[in-house]
Amino acid sequence: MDWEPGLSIWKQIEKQLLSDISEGVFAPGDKMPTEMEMVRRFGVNRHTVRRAMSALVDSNVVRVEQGRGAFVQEQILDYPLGSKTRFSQIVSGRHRLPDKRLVSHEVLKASAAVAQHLDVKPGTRVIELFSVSEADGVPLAVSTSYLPAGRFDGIVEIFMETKSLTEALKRFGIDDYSRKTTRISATLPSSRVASLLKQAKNRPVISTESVDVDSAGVPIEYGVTAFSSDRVQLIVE
Amino acid sequence: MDWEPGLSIWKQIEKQLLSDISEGVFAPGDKMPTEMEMVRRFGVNRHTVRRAMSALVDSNVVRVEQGRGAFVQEQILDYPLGSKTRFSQIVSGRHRLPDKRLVSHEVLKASAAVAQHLDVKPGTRVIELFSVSEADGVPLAVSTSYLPAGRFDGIVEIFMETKSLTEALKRFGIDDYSRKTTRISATLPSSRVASLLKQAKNRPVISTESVDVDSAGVPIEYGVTAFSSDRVQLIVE
DNA sequence: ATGTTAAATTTGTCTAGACATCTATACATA
DNA sequence: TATGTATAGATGTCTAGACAAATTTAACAT
Repeated sequence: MDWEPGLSIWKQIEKQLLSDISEGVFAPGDKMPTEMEMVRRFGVNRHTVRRAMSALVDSNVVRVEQGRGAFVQEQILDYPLGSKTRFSQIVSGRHRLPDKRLVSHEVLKASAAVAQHLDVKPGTRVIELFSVSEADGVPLAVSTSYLPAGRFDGIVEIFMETKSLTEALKRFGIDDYSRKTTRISATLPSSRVASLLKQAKNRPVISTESVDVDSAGVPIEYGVTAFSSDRVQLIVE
Repeated sequence: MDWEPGLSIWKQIEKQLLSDISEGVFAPGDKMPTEMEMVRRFGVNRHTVRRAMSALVDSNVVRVEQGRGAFVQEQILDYPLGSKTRFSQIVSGRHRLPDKRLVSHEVLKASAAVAQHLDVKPGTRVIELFSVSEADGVPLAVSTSYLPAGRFDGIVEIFMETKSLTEALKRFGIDDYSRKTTRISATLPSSRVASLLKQAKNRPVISTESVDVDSAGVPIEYGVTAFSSDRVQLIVE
């Protein structure tokens, strides 16, 4: 490899690796060459390779695990739709850092649709949670969830603390719950959703509508989620 | 300085510098010690100091300028309210990278308030721009702007391209415009605004209402802006 | 005083080597 | 089978030195 003057070598290596990745030489999930292999390939010192890799880690293109190696970060997350799939588990299972950020919340009276899904009378007070789910700081989905306010009074604070609905529900004695139904469609996002997903308004989102029930089969949550179609793929097995 | 085992030295140096900064030993805007001075202070190699500084740069605590030195990043931006103050100029003048991101836009009929400020008839079609202004990726303010749609048809695309209202207005022949009035108040942000500013809902925002006029004195823009009070201070001279 | 040039200062890049830490694998042992 | 252990392979940290690039400072000439 020959270096063009004016641009530091590590930046040129970064560029080369980036184009290798985008051309599929290293596919998402693949193991990258080891540092020593790159040292031989590029004919530079190990630290120079590390400087380039460090930049790729910062920009979330690759992920490095000590002792194991470097891996191309999967930008499209496979999201299996099972009865017990949990967001944080899926994300951390892919060695990515999950986060669920509460954007706003409100207590209001159930509309007809919400009431029907939660199996309560219309007008019953429900908690509305509006949140963004991220992996490594990249937003993957925005969700609007409804829970019966009577049964889950104070869940908002717990959710904000634990950043996990599963955890919050545990505090209310619900150790186990499962997905009852999931309806899937594709739409264009509203301005607001597009902004929260940090994606263009003309890129579609996968929209799911779901009801979770406790072990007795009683509905505990009704939610509408918009997944970024560029970053998430739903898998039904 | 003595190192506690189990934590890398560069992280301990980062920690120490961070606490120095938060305790005011190095105040915002101040020049940090040179790398060689830190080498002597901590008794480590220059590269170790650089590793620590690099982390502080990444987290936006300090800024490094080749040949000049490292400076503590001013977290609170002084925003002078003059008749010709431009956001991007102010930010880049402080060696920070300005960005204005359009969140949503719409064409709608002017409400009574909007119409009055823009000096048009209520019901006239106006362009609504909703945007977030950032410095180094940190949101400083969210603005809602209204411009008469007739005069500025197609300005949205130009704004998205140039990310600057000043630039976009130039394409419409407005080389010079100035602030006519600015009204200032303090409020608590809505859920949405708090989220876009990435700040807590119980932290106040500085809210300004302003009208810009062209050189002939004709109103061209009416806007409401919410500044993060933790990150911006308005200055009237 | 003012502008130019040269030197000194300061951060950026690259190389080189040593040892630490973490992971995976193979192998011995209970 | 299960568990510990040794070893090799991989990334992480630290040191050392050289030179490049950008900026500031000082000296100098005009």
